[in-house]
This record gives sequence, C-alpha cells and structure tokens, in this order.
Amino acid sequence: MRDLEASGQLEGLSRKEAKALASGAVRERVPLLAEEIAERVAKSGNPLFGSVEAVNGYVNIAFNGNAVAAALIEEVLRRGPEYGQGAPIAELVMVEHSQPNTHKAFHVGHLRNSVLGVAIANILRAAGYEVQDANYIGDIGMHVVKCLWCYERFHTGEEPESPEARGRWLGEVYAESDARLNFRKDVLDFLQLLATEDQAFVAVIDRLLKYLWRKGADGEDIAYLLGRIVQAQPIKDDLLREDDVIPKFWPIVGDQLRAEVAAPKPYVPVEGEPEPTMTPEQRLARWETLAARMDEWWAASPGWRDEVREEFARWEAQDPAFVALWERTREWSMADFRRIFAELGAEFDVWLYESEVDEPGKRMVQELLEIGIAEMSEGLTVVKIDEKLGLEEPTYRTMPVLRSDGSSLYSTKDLALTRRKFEELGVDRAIWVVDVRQSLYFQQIFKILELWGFEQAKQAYHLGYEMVVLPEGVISSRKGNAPLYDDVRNAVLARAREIIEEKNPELSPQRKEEVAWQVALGSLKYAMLARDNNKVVTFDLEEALSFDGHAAPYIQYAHARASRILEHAGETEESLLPKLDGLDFGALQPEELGLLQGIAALPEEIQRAAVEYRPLLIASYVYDLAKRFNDFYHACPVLTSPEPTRTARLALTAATRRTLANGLALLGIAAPEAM
RNA sequence: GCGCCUGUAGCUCAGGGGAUAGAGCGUUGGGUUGCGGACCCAAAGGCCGCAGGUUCGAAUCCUGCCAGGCGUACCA
Repeated sequence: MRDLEASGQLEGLSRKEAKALASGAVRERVPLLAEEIAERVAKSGNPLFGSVEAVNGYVNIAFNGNAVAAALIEEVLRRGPEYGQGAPIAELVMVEHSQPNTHKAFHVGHLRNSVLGVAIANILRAAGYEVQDANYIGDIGMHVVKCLWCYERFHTGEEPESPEARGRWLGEVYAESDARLNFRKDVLDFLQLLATEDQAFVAVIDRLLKYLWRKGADGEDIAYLLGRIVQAQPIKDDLLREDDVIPKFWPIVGDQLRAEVAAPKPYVPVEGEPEPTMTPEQRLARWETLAARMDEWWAASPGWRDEVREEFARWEAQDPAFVALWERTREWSMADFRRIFAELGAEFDVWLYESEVDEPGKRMVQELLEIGIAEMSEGLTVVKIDEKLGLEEPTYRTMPVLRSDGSSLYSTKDLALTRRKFEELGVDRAIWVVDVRQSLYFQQIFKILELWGFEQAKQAYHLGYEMVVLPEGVISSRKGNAPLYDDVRNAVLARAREIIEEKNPELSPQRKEEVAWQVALGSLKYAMLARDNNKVVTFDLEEALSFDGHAAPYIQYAHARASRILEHAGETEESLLPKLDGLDFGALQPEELGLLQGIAALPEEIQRAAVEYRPLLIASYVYDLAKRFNDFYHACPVLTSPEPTRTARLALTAATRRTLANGLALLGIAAPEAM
C-alpha cells in the first residue's frame, strides 16, 4: 500500500477503494514472494525447520519436532531455577503487602493478602524487575488504644503464661473491647433487625408496650420506640428519656423469640420484602448473648467510651506508662506475626510501622495547610480534592487528613509513608496490595500528593483485591466468626497428615511431617490464588480439606511423580543435559507435543502475569501443565520404552519437573520430591 | 445520588474478538498380572443476567437496563 501511496495512485479514492486496489496489487505478487521467502528460509539452514515450501502463496514450514524439543529441553535444564525468567529490567518496584494490625487476630482474610502479595512480588521479580517486599505494621491507632484500655481495665495479669499464646489472647481482648464499646449499638441494631425482618415481632408490639407501661416506663419513650419499630427505623438511645427502658423491654423480646423457636412458622416470601438474614434460632442465640450482658454493660457502656478517649489522650501525650505497655504488648503480636510469615514463606526487605510515620504525617499535613491544599472545615483538616481539581461531579470527594483533635488518621500516615518510599527508599514504582474497598481512599492519597507537586505519585498503584467471605456470610471479628489462620492451618495440617499416613506410610516420620506442611500450606495458598483478584473468595473449610481435583496437591503430585521416574532411571538434570544432542522421540506423540507446548509457555505467562498483576494466570498455568503431564504419563511409558525414546522421554520428564517447580515457586508453593 | 466490581453447568471457578464455551466438585458408569489410583477415561448437565449495537464473526468490545456486592468527611 505504501508503494501505491508513494506513486500517487491512491489519490481521490475512498478508503475502501484504496484498500481493494492495494490488496489486488499485492495479491498478484504473493505467489512469487512466497517462493522467494521459502527459498531464503530454506537456505538459512535453521535446524529447527524440517521442510520449507511455498504452496499457493503460503509458506509452509514443518518443524523438526525432535530438534525443537531438544532446544527447549536444553534451555530448561540449563537455566534450571531461572527458566522462565525475563531479562533484568532496571526498575525498583516495592510491593507493600500483608499489613497486619498488632493487637488483633490474624485471620483468613489476612492470609489472602499475604499470599497474593508474595506471589505478585515473585512474579514481578521473575519478569525481570528488581523487587522489594515491604510490610506495613498497624502497630498504633484506635484499635490498639481500645485493646489496651480493655486489658488494663479488665484483664491485667490474666495473660497466658506461654509467650506463643499471648498474641492470640490479645486479639480476644481487642474483640471484647469492641463488643463492650459497641454494646448499645449492637442492641439497637438487633431491635431494628427484628423490626425489619420479623413480622411476628412487630405484631406483638402492643403486648410489649403494655408490659412496659405496667413497669412504669415513660410514656414518651414508649411512643418513640413504637414509632421506630413499626417503621423499622434506627433507634437512637440518646433520645430515650429513661436510660433503663431498653433493659426493661429486653425480657419480653426474649419471650417472643422463644415462642417463635418453639412454634416455628414456615417462611413465606413476601413480594418486595427482603429475605430474613437469620433463623429464629440464630435470633434467639443473639438475644441471649446480649441479654447476658445487658444489666452490666448497658449502663456502663457510655462511661467506657469516655475512658477510651482518656486512654487515647495518654497515647497522644506519650505517657511513659502507656508507651511501656504498648511496647510490651506489641511484641506479643509481632512474635506471632514473625512465626506466621515464616510459615507462609513470606520474607520482607523492608518493615514499616505506622507508629514511625505518625509524626512525619502530621508535619506533612501542616505543610499542606500552609500551601493551601488542605483547609479547615467544620473543625476538621481536609483536602477538598474535587474543588482543587475543578471537577464538577463528585469524583475524588473530600478527604480528612487530620482529626479535629489534632491526632492522626490512617491517611495522615499514608501521605508521609508514600513520600518516604519514593524519596528515602529510592523506589521507582510502589504497589499497595490492599483490599479493594480502599480504592477510593488510595486514589485520594495519590491525588493529594499530585496536587502537592509530587511527580512520583503517578508511579503509585493500588492493587485491590476482593475480600474473603464465609459460606454463611461476611467475615467479622466483631461477630466472632472470623476463622483464625492458626485454626485453619491446624485443621488442614491434620487432614494432610491423615492422608499421607494412608497413601505413603513408608515415608520417614520427618519426611511425612515435612510433606504434610508442604501440602497443607500449598492447598491453602492455591485456594487463595486460583481466583482472580476481583473475585470474592468464599472460604469453605470443607473444601480446603479436600485435596482432590483442581488444587495444589494435584500439581505437587505430578511433580512427585516426575521426580520418582527420574529417580528410578538414576537420572538428574545434570546427567541428562549432555544427552540432549540428537534427542529422538521417534514419532512424536500428541501428549508429548502438548507437554512441550506447555513447558514452552512459562516465560510468556510470567510476563503477562506481571503486566496484569495476576497470579491467577500462573495458578492456572501450573495446573494445566500438571494435567498435560498426567496425559503424557498415561499415554507414554517412559522407563519401559526402548532407546532412544526412553532418554527423550526422561529428558522431557526432567524439563516438566523443573517447569512445575518454577511455576509453583512463583506462587510460594513447595514442590515435594515425594508425597 | 454518584463511583467501582460481579453475573458463564446444581455448586466453586477458568476463558476476555475466531472452530462444537472449558475445568474441578457433586451425580452415573468404567480403568492398575504397566513409571505411585492424591491419577485417568466416559456419560449426563449451559438462551455465557436481559435487550440493542459494532463486526464476516461477540460469552468476550460499545450503549442501555435488571440483579447482587462494595465505597462515598474525622475506622483502618
């Protein structure tokens, strides 16, 4: 087409006509061109090409299967652990992930983050980037203050003797503090829930009110409650004149719930009404939990909130006794985290702490105020991002950057942290592996830094991923339904030990234990990674305990199988390497070809996974490769085949084994020699 | 309201312009005088949320709708 353009032949023609003319001109020349190309290719003498010929304008190249296979296998065995890796790229990428909060429990939600972060970092590293893993410990903030308040107020001296149990115990204290402080809200939310989804409850309101009246409750309170419940509106406790009206009201609510459990009515869906979220039994259980604490907690709860505020002031003032307690308890959690990360194989180049960027963050906000990016609004320091960018539609909205009492927010610290990553740590690109629910939050942080004139904000990227939920719903440490990492790991480990005992009893006890860990952790990790970032992971313990099918053990098993074949043959990668010259499969079988194609795909899969930040691609890839190996295994005997096929298949087995191991390593999953 | 995400087999998920839409689990029936059966083979099971559009061709791209989830000024 360019020739025709140059000669002016295309002037005055429509695009379509020009195309037709150009393709016509080319078509005439195609058969000649094809022959020319075929001749040149044939003359090049590439040993990977079997035959080259021109047919009707097409160039047909038949590959020399054995030569291509030998070249591929040679590369895999020669590069070993480095097979699949890309050429070095001079860019320092920091992947921040894991970010656990001290004084809180480490649960399966945190597991997804760590596993995903490690995989992303591994993949980027394999793609050629220089990568640093960073952890960012939430070692201070309101959650720590609440936990320490609850500890000092109710549990001093009760901590477990054994140091290993203290981190977990601290998490329980935190959960209790939350339950105490939110008690009134929980009670009122529960009443609203009943009003929303329990028609029988609303129907007996009249009876409840008479009961209250007899108890001498204030008439206005009763009218208020009646109105709110009938309309299923939230109840505000500060609008009640008598503080004990709810505790008085409570027993009759229990009577009603017990009656519903005793005489269950079948659920009839009503058009336009949402389905109930709880069964009558669950409602009663919830009522009982709250009832058990009603007498003490209802009255005390508001005072506790004041106490927490005082506790927070102690932190702000750096009260030495408080700081000492904070340091001591913080270490309980940190010891737990170090153990968990060691189990997960998560290693960090950089450890960052919220407590370290607290003051720098506040200074930065001062600077933002001085240059007019931040401003005071209703006593709060905010950045009105949309206004500053001149946006009409609400896009980035307004971000608070400092509490009205002058204490720091999460955002205060992240502003300073981001700056530190680029300016002090010399990072070229920074990635945050954080829950997708914080995506607006990160856009705001990055935009504020941009407004501030921070060029590198463009190299900051929030990698959001969806949360982990349970079959019965959202994980909530407040509801107490969050499966803790330790519990899940123990359950999966126990199951793995059982299966190993059953399948391979002759392994030594040490090997059994090692393999149990490899299989258990591998399964958990694979379950987290074989799902795309933007998909919710439904964590089902039953499923996690099944090691069949599309799961890590399938892939690990293929690796063990390949290892065993090589062991039987007495061959290794090193011993096979010199035998690759003139490798001869005989007639290449479809399963062999499929396997070779699978092995060859690793480098491009790594590049794609790195560009898209998607470990799922590698998870799918290794599963597919294991499947191809099983096809090969069932179709093509290795050890019993005559030479030269035997050696060729052994070499293919060794290359597969290596590729499987490399792929699993990217996901942080072990590749056992036997299992 | 606005914004982001999701909708594919009974269930959990792949596939992201190209052939008859694929796996696993579950269901039914098979396979080892073969290198490890944590495996393999076969069967049944789909208006790819709905409706338009772009294209020779759409599960895939565009628009609109429906359903669900999440976010949206002092939690992290």
